[in-house]
Amino acid sequence: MTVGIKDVARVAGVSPATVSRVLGNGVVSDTLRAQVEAAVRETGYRPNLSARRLRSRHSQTIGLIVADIRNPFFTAVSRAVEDAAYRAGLRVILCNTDENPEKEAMYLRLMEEERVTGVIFAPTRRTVEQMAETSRSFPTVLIDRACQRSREDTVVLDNAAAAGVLVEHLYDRGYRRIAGLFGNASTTGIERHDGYRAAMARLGLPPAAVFIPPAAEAAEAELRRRTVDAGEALRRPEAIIASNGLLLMGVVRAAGETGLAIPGDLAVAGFDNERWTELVGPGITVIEQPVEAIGRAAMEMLLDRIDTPDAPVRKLVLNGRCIVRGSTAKRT
Amino acid sequence: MTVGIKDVARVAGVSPATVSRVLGNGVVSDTLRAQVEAAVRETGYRPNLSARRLRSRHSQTIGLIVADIRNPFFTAVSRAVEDAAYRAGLRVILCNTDENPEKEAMYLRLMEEERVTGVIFAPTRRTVEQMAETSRSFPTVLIDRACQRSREDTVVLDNAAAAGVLVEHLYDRGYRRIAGLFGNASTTGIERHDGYRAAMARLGLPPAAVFIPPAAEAAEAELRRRTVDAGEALRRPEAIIASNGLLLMGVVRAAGETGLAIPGDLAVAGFDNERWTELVGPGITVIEQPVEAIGRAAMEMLLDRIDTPDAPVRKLVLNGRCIVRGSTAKRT
DNA sequence: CCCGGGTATGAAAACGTTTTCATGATGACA
DNA sequence: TGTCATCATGAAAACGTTTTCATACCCGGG
Repeated sequence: MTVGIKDVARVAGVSPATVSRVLGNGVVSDTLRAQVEAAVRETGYRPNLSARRLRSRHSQTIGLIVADIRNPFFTAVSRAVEDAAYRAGLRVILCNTDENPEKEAMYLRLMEEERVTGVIFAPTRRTVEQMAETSRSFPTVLIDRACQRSREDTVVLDNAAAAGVLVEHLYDRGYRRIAGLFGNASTTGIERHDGYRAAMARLGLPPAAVFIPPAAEAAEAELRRRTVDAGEALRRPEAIIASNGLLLMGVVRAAGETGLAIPGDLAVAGFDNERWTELVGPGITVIEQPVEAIGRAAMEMLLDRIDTPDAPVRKLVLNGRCIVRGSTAKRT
Repeated sequence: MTVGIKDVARVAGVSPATVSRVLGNGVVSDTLRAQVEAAVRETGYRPNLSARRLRSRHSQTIGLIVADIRNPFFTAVSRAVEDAAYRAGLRVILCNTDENPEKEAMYLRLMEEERVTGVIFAPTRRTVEQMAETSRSFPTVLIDRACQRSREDTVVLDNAAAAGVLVEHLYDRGYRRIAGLFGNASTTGIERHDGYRAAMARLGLPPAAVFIPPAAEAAEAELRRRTVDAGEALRRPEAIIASNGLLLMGVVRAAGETGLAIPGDLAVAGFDNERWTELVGPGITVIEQPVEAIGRAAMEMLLDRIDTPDAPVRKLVLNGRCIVRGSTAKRT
């Protein structure tokens, strides 16, 4: 039925071993090589990757486990990872966890069963803490999220510094009552909150932060509670920082719906330079993450780790870039 | 080294066959089943999926080949496909072709080597035409793009109708000089252009359409050429239709940069209800595609096709929904 | 008490490769 | 000319499963 290496061998008049050597650049005489190549074309042979992986004992495959591919940050990173993997001759298995620790566990198990050579992983807070205890059969590089005592290679943003930059930028522009909305599912929310808090303290301002689920709706509800419902204009924030693209979108939408002008009634700044932030209203001031660099670096680290499993753990911290737009114009 | 089914069998005091039966819900007595399950836990056994796929001769895997996962349309569809596949116990291999026919060919070859049970594919114009001639070892469902004489199951939008709706909507709102920007890489551009052209003819208006590469930059350049550089206001379009999210973004950005007010100087409408279209300026009028339905339907069709390979070919045509926003307000 | 027919189990073959090992040919060198 | 590497090739084992086939067992009916 389906043509295998034996059929090719028969057609070429050689042994299966020789065909295998031609396919996998072993040493074969030119004459036989030509015969085999002709036979491959003639038979329309396609190697069976499952068999190949089983026998050769390496899968040439890595796993990429992220929260949700619909998040532009993860799509961009995943493209960078895939392109790098492709160049290295590796296949990528992409998994969406929806920030659900059970799905994370399930996919980690799947990675073992696929015998992947490595995994790039953006874990939830809960899972990142458990990772030290359980052991895995493959090297892992954490991206975007990690904690101090993670025993894996990581590549993350300098979240605290970036949040500080936003706070100071708002301060420079004349804003004082600066509120913060932070996601509660990942470590990035915590770190960005830390940076926010530290910067506010440095400037002698009282912090006003809240942790919410990473969804636009949550941000919308929270903003409504803080502004419209709050009533007294004095207590309202003059500016607000959102710790990721989703929350930022919620803030902007809520502002539009409740008739708050940006930045007249409320200055807005956030994380993730998504394409809409450039287009909406006066443009939204954001911290741009070096998404390509993150993906590339993660892949590089993983390859290094595969080469030298016992090298010391590396943590790469990249800096974000603050893109100033109209949403944080000087306070009048 | 790594624990296999034989090790489990030894620990459980049974034969490998029995272990296999326990794992794959064959018939096993309760006592032995319990012993095996204990042994599995004790040894930390993880099945080897390559071996399983090789022997059982089905990969439980489908391919999903799209142009670029960074395009929100494809991310949304791919999530829907993945979720449906996951429910059906199938794994998904995701591939980005960047609208490059060579990459398409390469990934189709890869799919054969992976012995996938089926593929969901959004092909370029060039490839869709060649598909009739070459044969593949797996059933294929085309999404988003297809042509009349495609011999595969397809699920697409009623592109011509949707474009007609936009034209008529603009006409109703008082616009007459309605230009069109269409992507030149996929069949959707052609079909949307056809619909545009037909609607313009029906209304007795002269069409003014152009095909450009599917990139925001191309749309930007084109719009500049048509408006700023054109000079004479009389020849400028009053409204413009963009045939996908990327082009639409280019138009909006160019309008912003050249100081054209939307819709005062230029009404704008397009395809793909991306999140930013709701937020930017007065909101952009768009055709929303039923992305979830497309993904789910494609998966369903593929499963049906796998079950009954000889059933007649099905073509599912879904309708878009026109979401009217401020960018096409009544002409003053 | 014997026979037929299900049923649970194990032994061994098979899946399509890569890899190891043996072998025969070739050539260099003494 | 004989010996010893070196080399290209083929035979066969191995990878970790599932599946087929045979077998031993149990039970009911004659």
